[in-house]
Amino acid sequence: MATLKDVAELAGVSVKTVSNVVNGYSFVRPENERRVKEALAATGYKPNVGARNLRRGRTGFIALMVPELSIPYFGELAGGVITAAHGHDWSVLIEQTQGVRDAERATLASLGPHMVDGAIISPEALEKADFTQHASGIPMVLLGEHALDVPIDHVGIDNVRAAQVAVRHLIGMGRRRIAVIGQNPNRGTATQRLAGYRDALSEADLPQAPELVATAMRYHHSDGAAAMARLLTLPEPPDAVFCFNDMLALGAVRAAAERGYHVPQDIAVVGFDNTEHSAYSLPSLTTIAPDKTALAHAAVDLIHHRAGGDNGAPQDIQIPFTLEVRESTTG
Amino acid sequence: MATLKDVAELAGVSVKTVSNVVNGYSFVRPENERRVKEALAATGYKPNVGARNLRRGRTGFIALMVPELSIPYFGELAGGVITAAHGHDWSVLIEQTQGVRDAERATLASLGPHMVDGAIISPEALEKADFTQHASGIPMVLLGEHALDVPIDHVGIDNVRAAQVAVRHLIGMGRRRIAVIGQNPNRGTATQRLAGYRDALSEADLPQAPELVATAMRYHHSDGAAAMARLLTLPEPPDAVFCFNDMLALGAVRAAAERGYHVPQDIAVVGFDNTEHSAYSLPSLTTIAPDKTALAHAAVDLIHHRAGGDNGAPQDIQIPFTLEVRESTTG
DNA sequence: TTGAAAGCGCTAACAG
DNA sequence: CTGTTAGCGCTTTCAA
Repeated sequence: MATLKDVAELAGVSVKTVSNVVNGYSFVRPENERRVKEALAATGYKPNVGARNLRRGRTGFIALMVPELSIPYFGELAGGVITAAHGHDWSVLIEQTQGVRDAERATLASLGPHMVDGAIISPEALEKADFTQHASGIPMVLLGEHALDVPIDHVGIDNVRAAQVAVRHLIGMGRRRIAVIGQNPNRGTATQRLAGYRDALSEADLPQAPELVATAMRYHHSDGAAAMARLLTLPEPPDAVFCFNDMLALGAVRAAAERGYHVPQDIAVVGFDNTEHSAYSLPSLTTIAPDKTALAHAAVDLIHHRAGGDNGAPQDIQIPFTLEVRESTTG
Repeated sequence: MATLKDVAELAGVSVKTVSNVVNGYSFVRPENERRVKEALAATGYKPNVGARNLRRGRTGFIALMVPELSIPYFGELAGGVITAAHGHDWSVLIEQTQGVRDAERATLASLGPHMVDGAIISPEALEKADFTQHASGIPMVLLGEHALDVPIDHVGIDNVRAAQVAVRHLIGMGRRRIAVIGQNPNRGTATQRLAGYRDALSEADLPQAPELVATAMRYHHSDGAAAMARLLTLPEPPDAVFCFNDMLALGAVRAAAERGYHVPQDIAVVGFDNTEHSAYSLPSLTTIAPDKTALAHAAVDLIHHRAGGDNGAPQDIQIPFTLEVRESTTG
């Protein structure tokens, strides 16, 4: 690989001049500029990003920590983050944790200022203590999760309100025995969505039946299917289910169909995330649609501000959402 | 941030000694080792990966270039690559190209040896010329695409044979008028799958009807739905469709259902990729299932070998696949 | 076994 | 406008 020095020798100038040309600094005598450019082309010079960053004290990377990229929601989110990061000349490093606390903690600990300029993290099982131990020294933003009261920037949607909207919609469609799938004491977002669900029920003077709250450890189709199967064996099965993500919902829809239930006639289903599949499933899925692009941009911009030296109080940015009403609740 | 020098001063030894302890080299006098370890703990020292790599001439990163992370297949693939890369102490940098040639070319050009130790690339529109221009100087492996005859390691499945298997299955189920969705002259894999489809048809002495080959520029649900809609307006619509990925297939299934066709009774559908959704859709989707975990591991291992100095002839690794037979062809 | 010092490729003072 | 030079933090000869 050609270095700055090689180019300088070939062009018969100093490294500084070459560096100036490469970085577009100050005024270089046209004659020199031409020679440098020739030498640059001749050697096929490409700057050593590592060395440059070592010198500049930045790395050019930001990290994104997610449970699993194979979950469409996180795939879509990661895509958005990469796009947004490019706007600030950042490349994105992605780490997966499977939502396991130890893995999350380990990843957090590995994130030093020499490795990345900032981190966007989507915690699943992290606790407050995990943060205070490692003052990593880089800007961080938390996604989704917000039960955690740590003094760190946060961007997400109002989960309580989103759940309320979803359940109100179900109530509005005449449903009275509404279940949820996805309860999980380790997930802050689950707790919030459950709260919203309860609010909507009491608001409408509907009873809260504990047997209608189905837990899910993971949020894949199979978990949704298993939960739905359990709900349908109840002496008095639900007439609607609000699921905490689209995969749970789609799994639940399938499980219902397998047992001869029609969605939405016998049982209505609402999902969460509005991943691409939800618009094309049979029936298509009514779901909460967070503005993922806005989410990704807000997170990256926040890192950018902090990296630029903004030390203000931790921010909490609320991203808008809508309820996409589709066939799974309206038939 | 504490540097090696800070630690050395605190411990009253030279940086060399600290470096030795940190890297577990040679024998350090126990007394010194203890003092160094204390100093390490006291300062909370963490090595500056950038500086270390600058010195060692490696970066600790590999790049993964994909069209879009929001396509579940690539999300699953990326997850596998990250997992496999961890086994070699690599972090993974992900770049998206949207399958646009200029973006792919630009990404390729940006991949220098100072930025990443290797690259796994999933090209969509890249041409041979795009590779020879930038001898990037890092190990690369190509995924999927193989029409490109460039002297670069490749790992993928046998697309021709996979398509054959899929179409033979359809023929075996008694279908006679079989369409494909996903033809695209810019995609090498599409060309191969089309060839396999043709092979299977001639093998069974079935006629090749040009109107049954539906093109798709992108491979999302909407493209599959649009293509299916077109096919169904044919004077003599197909009785089966082989789609070049699962999203196209699921979009096609929905479009068929919207027009009153039953899958598989009226029209059978086969997909490609076996993404998680395909097992839970209604009907569940018969699809070609490449071993994605094996694919990811093979790619990363190949990079690892090359980075270790293996200069042998370019390899071409074939990953096994199966046909997952589900309801969309068997009802 | 440990220290001193060179240098990876680059940028930025500071001269000139 | 351009050259010289000192590091960024680390590893690694080469001596001691």
